[in-house]
Amino acid sequence: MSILSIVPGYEPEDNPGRRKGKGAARMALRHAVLAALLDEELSGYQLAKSFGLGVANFWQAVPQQLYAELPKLEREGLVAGRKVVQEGRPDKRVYRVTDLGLAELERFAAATDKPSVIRDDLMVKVQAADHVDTGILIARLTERAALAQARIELFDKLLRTMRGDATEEEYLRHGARIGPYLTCLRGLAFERGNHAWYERTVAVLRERGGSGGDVSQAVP
Amino acid sequence: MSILSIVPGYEPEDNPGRRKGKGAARMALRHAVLAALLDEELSGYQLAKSFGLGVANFWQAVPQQLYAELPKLEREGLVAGRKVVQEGRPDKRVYRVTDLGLAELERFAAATDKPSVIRDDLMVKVQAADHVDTGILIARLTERAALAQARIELFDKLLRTMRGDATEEEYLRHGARIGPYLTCLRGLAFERGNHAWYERTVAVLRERGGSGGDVSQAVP
DNA sequence: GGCGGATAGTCAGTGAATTGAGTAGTCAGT
DNA sequence: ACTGACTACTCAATTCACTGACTATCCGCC
Repeated sequence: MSILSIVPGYEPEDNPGRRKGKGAARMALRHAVLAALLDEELSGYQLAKSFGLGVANFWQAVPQQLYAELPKLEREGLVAGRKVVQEGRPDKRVYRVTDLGLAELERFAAATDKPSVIRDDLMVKVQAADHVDTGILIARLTERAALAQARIELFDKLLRTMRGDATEEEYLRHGARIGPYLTCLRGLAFERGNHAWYERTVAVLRERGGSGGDVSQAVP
Repeated sequence: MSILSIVPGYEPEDNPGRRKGKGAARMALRHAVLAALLDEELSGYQLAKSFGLGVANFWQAVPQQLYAELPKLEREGLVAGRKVVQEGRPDKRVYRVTDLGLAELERFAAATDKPSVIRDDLMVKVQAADHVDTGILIARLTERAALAQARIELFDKLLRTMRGDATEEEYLRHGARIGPYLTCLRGLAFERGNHAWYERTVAVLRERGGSGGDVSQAVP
């Protein structure tokens, strides 16, 4: 049993404030879409492209999901679509959030939500570090470190763009649209945490040497 | 367009190393289960309860998923089940990872995986901070900060339990089972990051005062 | 004058995640 | 004798997330 005993165990998530009625439960993507459309009127295509900054360092979706979600939101009156005839390229349909959509966001914000967790294949791999090849893990971790570095730079650039000339403190105090700025800050810190952990983990695995694998035969 | 232009945009994820054949794509839970069973022989029930420490600060599942997954893994020969007759309580079936399961984990570890992202309702809410009630956001953030604090303490306790008398450096160099220790470290750092961000965000929102909402009428 | 690439979007399908409800035995209280 | 809590698991249903394959127009390139 050992460690197993100090952990609180599975609890049926008895959130009293949540509607646990019929269908509805987390209904997630829709709110991310609403949040993304708050500051700009966008088409599905534009949304898909931009769904990696505004909202999407913490919520990702492929275009098809968005194309499916937008008409659904429109039917419910949460967004309003408008056809834009273009020349030189296909027509498009742009959407903006309606008052009803804003109210829905407000309602959504009021609900207490379950805490977020990291969900990551690489963590599963590291969890098994004592049983799988160390070299492979180091390779994966190194890949990720590079990726994290790239994302750090991207976030940094985004933040500088958003705040313009102002310092961070100034912007947070007086700037417009702090929402995106704040979430971007979280994204940046997250990636910094990732990067640091990747490097540390690589260092630890390296120091232990032995290209690893089965720990039961580790005595030569 | 403004910010939209500096972001790299949607790329079709052209990972050349990934099998993009028929069904398989991420097939995630199975590997988490395998990793969780590496160090202990557990029943579905025990796994469900412990699936919040070993593996599960980065992978979560409800009991039903595990009960569904275990026989599936057994049919494929990746785990071996064994009936344990108990007195005073119902019989149970405990599972351990087979050599084939270990090989599967190894294969899994070799595949490059897509980077993890935070996926969190609360981030969506903060993204909309300029348009929804600030008081509500502060309430949610405060809840989360408390929760993060609790998790920080839990991780801390887990880490101390795992390393016993040794210091962290010693344990990372010479200890057995660093896998769980390393992932736990990531979990701890993540929660610390969360906590810091929650507090900072609350502070920012407080300082801006105005119980928020529509920014277009923000000039009194 | 055909090819690649961008814009703009649709359709069909699978497996994974989540929810809800139920079964069945043991034990501690009141 | 009944309630509730814990162990141990099962079944059914729904909803999400994601993948892959497709249509169509226009532009620039060589």
